[in-house]
Amino acid sequence: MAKKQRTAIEPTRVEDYAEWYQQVVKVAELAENSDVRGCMVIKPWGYAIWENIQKVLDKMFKETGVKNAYFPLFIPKSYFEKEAEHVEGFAKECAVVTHSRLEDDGKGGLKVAGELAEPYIVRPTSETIIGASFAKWVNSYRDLPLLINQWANVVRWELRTRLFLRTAEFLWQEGHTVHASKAEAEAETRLMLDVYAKFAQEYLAVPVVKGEKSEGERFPGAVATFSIEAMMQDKKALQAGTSHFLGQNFAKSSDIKYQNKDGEYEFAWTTSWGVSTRLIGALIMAHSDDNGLVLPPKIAPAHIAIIPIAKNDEDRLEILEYIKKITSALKEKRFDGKEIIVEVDDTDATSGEKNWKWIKRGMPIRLEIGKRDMEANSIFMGRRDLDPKEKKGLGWEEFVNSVDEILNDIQNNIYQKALDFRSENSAVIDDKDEFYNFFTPENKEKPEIHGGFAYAHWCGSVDCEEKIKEDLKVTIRNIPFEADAEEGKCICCGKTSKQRVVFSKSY
RNA sequence: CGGGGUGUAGCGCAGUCCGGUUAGCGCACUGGUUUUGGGAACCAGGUGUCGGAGGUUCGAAUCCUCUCACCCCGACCA
Repeated sequence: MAKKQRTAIEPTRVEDYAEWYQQVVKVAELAENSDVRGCMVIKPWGYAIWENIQKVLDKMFKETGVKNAYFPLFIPKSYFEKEAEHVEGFAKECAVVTHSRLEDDGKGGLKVAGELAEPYIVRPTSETIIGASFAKWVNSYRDLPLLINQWANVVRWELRTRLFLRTAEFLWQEGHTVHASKAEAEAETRLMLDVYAKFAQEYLAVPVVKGEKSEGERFPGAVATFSIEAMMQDKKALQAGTSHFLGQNFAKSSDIKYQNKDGEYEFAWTTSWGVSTRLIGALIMAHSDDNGLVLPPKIAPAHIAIIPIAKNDEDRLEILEYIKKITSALKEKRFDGKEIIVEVDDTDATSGEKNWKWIKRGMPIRLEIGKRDMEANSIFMGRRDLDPKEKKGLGWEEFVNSVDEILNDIQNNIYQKALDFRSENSAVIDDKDEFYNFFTPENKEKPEIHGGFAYAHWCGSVDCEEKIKEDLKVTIRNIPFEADAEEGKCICCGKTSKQRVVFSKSY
């Protein structure tokens, strides 16, 4: 038997997926736990990914006419109470501010004082506080549509947290729009879902399934919730973005009314939509391998790590000069319309260590450049989408001239791998036993990676949804838009069904 | 929030059941020598309030009580 190849991350994905994930976050220096329970510290490499996500999405939002604004972190309790379902959905996970002051307790410490007349809730989402502003801003049909987005942090007092996937505080954007008609609001909901899907696929290189959430999975207070669902490498689904059609529910609770052309008052139609730092979790779990993070070039904080390989100081100076020539040539090049970011790793770690450091951090391209390369006017390149040992030499000018193609190739390759993985682990299932087998691990004690996306018929009843959830811990991820209308029998109860839905275990 | 687990050097761990010199090991780190197209070798060295607070004891990493954090499973959720 072949000796097991040493990997940079231990355990591997197959050995222990949850632990592997944590190790990737750690060795890639993306984030760490803070002293504040459930809250993470996002480190520079991780935050740079978030900044890139922001940059791209922000531009995409603005292209549809959305403008940015900022609303308070604190929401008066009374605002929150206005929408009953909304309250019910979030009440259990709210941080509440009740005092405004600290005073000396006479024992060298501090005590809270200055109790507030009305407690403030630290926003878990901002529908209600933004609604209050919108009620003032919207008077006439001429004020509509109102398209607003905010980049913010939110707090949801989670009991069980995982870096990026679920933390007590997280960063996100929340779009909130107001429309004069139902159809227009619905179109906005769908438009933003399309933006998310496009972003996930083209930038994060994560294929997603667009669809509508079942009633049970709907946002509290929404009329309809839509999502994009991505498959992680443990074959579980991760909701990567949501878009909600809120009907007139929030307009009524926040009193967002406008006068139509006939001078009559009507309640407006609202939407909200968001993605969060969870996208970074999706990115990690969709692409990374047993050697660490794998970053799609279009979202990577940097594209190329250059590792000088020198025997002595004299060689090193010459090699650095040679590298300078290459980096200045790279400055002229563009990838995805943006500058190509190069990190020259001139630290005095060994070349092997440096090489592995950049592999673990997911750098798309590594260039190892020694004296021999310099004399041959070439570079020695490793790609993160290929095996660490699979490196090749090519002329430096040739490299510079084709760098955008190489990065594109990596981007496409990563996407294709994720797409293939999803295809291999998606099944159309009509037989109930087959469905149950699909989601049952062989090892019950320590379940191996199993399951996937099952496209099966569902009659639409909450009972069937609940039953499957109870039996298998599998839920309906969404009702895909792209599925053809097709008669069939519910996988659970056998009653007639009009459409297939995606079942999966999920995050 | 319920069940289970873990907490000992920067990281990974042993030691805990059965209390007993100065708390170890591997990697990392520092210095040196040798190596040098690749996750280097050897020698020398530094590093710990043993998660925290109480308690039992001549003596606690080890026993008891409380507490905090993290991980896994469940419930809940982006």
